[in-house]
Amino acid sequence: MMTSPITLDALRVLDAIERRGSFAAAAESLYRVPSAVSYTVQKLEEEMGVPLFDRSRRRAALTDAGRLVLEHGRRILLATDEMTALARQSGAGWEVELRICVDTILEPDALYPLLEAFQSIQPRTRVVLSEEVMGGAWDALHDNRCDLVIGAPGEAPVSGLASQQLGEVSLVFAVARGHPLTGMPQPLSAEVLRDYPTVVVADSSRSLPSLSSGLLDGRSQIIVPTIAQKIEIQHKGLGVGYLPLHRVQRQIAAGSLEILALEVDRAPVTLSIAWRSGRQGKALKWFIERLCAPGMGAAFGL
Amino acid sequence: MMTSPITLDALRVLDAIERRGSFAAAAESLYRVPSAVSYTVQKLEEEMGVPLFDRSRRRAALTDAGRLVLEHGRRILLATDEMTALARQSGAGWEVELRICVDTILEPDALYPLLEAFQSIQPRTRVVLSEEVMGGAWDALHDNRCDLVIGAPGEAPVSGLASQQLGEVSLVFAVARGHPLTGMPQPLSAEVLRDYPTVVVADSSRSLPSLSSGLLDGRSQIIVPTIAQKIEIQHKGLGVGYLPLHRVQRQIAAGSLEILALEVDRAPVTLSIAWRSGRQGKALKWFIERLCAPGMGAAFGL
DNA sequence: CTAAAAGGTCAAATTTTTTGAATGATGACA
DNA sequence: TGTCATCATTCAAAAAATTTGACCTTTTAG
Repeated sequence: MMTSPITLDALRVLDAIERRGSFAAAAESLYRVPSAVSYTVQKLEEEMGVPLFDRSRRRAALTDAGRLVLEHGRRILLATDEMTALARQSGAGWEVELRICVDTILEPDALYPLLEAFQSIQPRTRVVLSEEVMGGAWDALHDNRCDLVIGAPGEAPVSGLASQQLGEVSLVFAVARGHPLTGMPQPLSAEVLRDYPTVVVADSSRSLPSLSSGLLDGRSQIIVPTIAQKIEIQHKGLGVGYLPLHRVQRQIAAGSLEILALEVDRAPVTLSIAWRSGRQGKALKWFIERLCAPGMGAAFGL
Repeated sequence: MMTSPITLDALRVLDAIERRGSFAAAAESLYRVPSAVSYTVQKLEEEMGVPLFDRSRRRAALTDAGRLVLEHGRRILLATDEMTALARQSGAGWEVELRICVDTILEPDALYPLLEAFQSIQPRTRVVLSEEVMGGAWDALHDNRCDLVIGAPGEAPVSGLASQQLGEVSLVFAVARGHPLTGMPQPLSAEVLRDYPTVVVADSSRSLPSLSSGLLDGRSQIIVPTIAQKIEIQHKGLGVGYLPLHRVQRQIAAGSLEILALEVDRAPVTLSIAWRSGRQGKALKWFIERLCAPGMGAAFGL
């Protein structure tokens, strides 16, 4: 199929003609001589094989085909302008899109002021937020489904990723007030726990070795998609399990959740921010710099 | 805001480079010399103010910005090709879109074979069907909401419209079997009718003088949007009114609807096809020609 | 190590576009 | 009914752009 011979310049000329009402006025606004405008239009018509103007009267009037080309042409011009802006932005080092992934173990609230500040200095970079659970964040980074993760647990499971510690989160074994386990002698043994369903946050990892949540097999489980739902369910006494201390401070203080000691207690988990090493855009750098600032862990409640 | 200096030719060159894998191969497929391709790319980069290729190695590789321009550029090229095709079609006299409106007094079945035949000779003209009720068709034509109406009743209410008679439709006053009116002495007087709700098809006219359905005021009415619903409702005995004979032949024959004589009976209505006079595209002509053929009225059941 | 292939540079050749002057046509307005 | 200004077009000349072809340097496959 013959490729379209159109020229963007011709579309701009067409736009100017319609906008200004005449070839002469268009020529003026384009800083050209009228005959140049006439020439461009004729060439466009010849190339398209279709008359774009009806010249039977004094003022050239658009034909149906001409109007069609004008209207589609304006959209095309808009698209090229937009593309140019995006490319310039990309060339200047600002990503067109930055995908940030927050592990559900963190509440994303501390991120919002950062986002706001970022948007005010660089509104053209689209920021896409997502949530992942327990190692899914590492996975998303590795699979190039995101560019920056906040709150990834432990160490990077593959190379090629860079990270920076954000803080530690203590995991406490908590049950609802009045739960049968609260009456048992502490520290609790594994056998005692076996009688109660454990609430597990689904690990959304896909291609990396799954980080198990360190729970023994053979117990009944309740699988939930987010930490928030896990807290909710444990709070209602439907199941037991480890919860990040900073997310349940309030319930502990109110007594509606109780911390129990286990024979083998879990070590605190280190949470990090992480990104792919190598080329970094300005937006990524901006976020990394701010997230590495002292006190950022505290901002996230760690 | 500076307008984008991009050239479609440059986008085509970019596309060829990516497609063929090298400047040299692209040059060959474009029937140019490699230095010409190099020149075009450099000019594009200069105009955009962004390097599109990473030349640190042997083969030039697209930068992020380059890939962005390539991908957006391909969409832009596609859009211009499509526009060109549409414009050529329009220039050849074929409408890009033809809007046909069928009055609900007709069943549109007879139109389908025509549509099929049309699509097979001119698949690029988009045909848009709509339905209007009782004079709404004239309105749609006048308001330029459609290009051709089929089954418009009576005469054109404004000038500037052309029409051709399609046939006559007899309107019969029909009620359900066993309806109290069937026991009355015929012809029925207006007073007798006053006791039963009349079913009225809503007139969707907007700006033209409304063609009333010729019913007396002061009676209770049931307003429905289509003839089909009017038939349904009268068939169930919920209301009375005139119906187009050709749409209720079956029910009359089966005896589930009965025709009653009125003191003042309605004259048959002439149905026409109509279009705006003046410029006509080939698609419109094609349909008019076929719809004016003898026997077309019969095809619509008239 | 060499030859082939890639991309680039540069001046000259070629093509395209712009210019400016001249022309005919149309419509506004006295 | 005549101006008269405005409009679009044509044409040759001028200017700008693109393309070419000869020649370079670098990289890589064999």
